[in-house]
Amino acid sequence: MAQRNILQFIILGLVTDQPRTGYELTKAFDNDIGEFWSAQHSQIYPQLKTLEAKGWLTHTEEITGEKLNRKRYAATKSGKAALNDWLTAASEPVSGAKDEFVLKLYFIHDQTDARLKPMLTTQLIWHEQRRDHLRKQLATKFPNGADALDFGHFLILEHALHREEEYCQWLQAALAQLPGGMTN
Amino acid sequence: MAQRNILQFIILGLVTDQPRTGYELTKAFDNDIGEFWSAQHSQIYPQLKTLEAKGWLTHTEEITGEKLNRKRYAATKSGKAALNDWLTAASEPVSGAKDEFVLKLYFIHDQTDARLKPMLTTQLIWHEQRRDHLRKQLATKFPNGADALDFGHFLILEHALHREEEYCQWLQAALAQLPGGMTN
DNA sequence: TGTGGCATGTAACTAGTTACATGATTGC
DNA sequence: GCAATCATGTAACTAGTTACATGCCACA
Repeated sequence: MAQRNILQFIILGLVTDQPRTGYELTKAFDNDIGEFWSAQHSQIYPQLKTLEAKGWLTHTEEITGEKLNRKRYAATKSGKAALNDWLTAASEPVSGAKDEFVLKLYFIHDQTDARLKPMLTTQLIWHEQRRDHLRKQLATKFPNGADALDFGHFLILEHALHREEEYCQWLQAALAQLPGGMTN
Repeated sequence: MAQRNILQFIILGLVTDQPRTGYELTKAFDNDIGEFWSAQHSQIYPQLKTLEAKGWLTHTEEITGEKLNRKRYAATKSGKAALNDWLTAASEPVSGAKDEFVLKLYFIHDQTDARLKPMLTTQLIWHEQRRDHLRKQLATKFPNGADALDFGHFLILEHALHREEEYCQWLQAALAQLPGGMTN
């Protein structure tokens, strides 16, 4: 995690698509891209300053009402070049996607352990909700399947959904293997 | 990432299964649990000291040959209690499993973008290797399917494999949707 | 007039990575 | 004698989280 600073390229990518404020960038992590990266505003605002100092971003001030002003950031030419460099560089495939719950399971050795059923059930409920939510998102945003002009977005939403589907199937299969099987 | 300190519980779990040295703990992250968590020895050795200071671990010294000695750590009673507390506590399901490659895709809007094919192909090769490796692992470690006495381990290996299978299928489907489809 | 959302920032801290550093053992 | 692996540690740094802090705007 140290050192790569991937966040800066995500910000660069987002403001290249359309100029945004820090607040809007923060919100972006609540939506689709939040499936694959997260960041708080306390990390985003300082990063915007750093990127502007690097000359990769510029901002213009906007005023709403009497006083409220926000800074809308856009990528400079060199910022766009940096984004392109990142996109075309080889990405080491992610190896250790961290998952606390799965680790817990690893330490439960006995198939008859009473803790298994509630643990698996709780996770299943959560991931089913997430799966259903993603299904709706996909149906809403891409009602006709792949969009040739927003293809990457379509792909990652599909991937997020399939990932949740796999998670649910795995948990269901695990529950079915518990003593008593699907009947308890 | 700040604050939860999940690593301490993983160490606690590993040494509870069997007493281990710092070196052995480091190696453990190269195997199955590395699919869901990673840690370097520079993080593990200080953590072992902290856990011993907390009274959750104790160590005994072993000597190999003339001088080389290693510290073998075991969980104390309170360490085992802390492990159990962690295992039984509700785990917030993981939300943002970070994946740099997927984020890059998000910023490629045009289905005809020439960068797509090499990007997807490179990833596919990597994940196919990982998938094949996991298949072999599963077949070697659990030739008869689920093991009632190492059930958690079996479950997480299965999950790791299914996850890679999903990843490969998704990448293959993405490649097939590229202009020219499966023929180029 | 008050609540929820818009908007921006800083401070203090923890987790995790990379690099530095040293030495012993095993086997060829 | 040399290389690979076993074995343990520290230092310097970056990334990311949580909490603190402030103020405006729209709407009911």
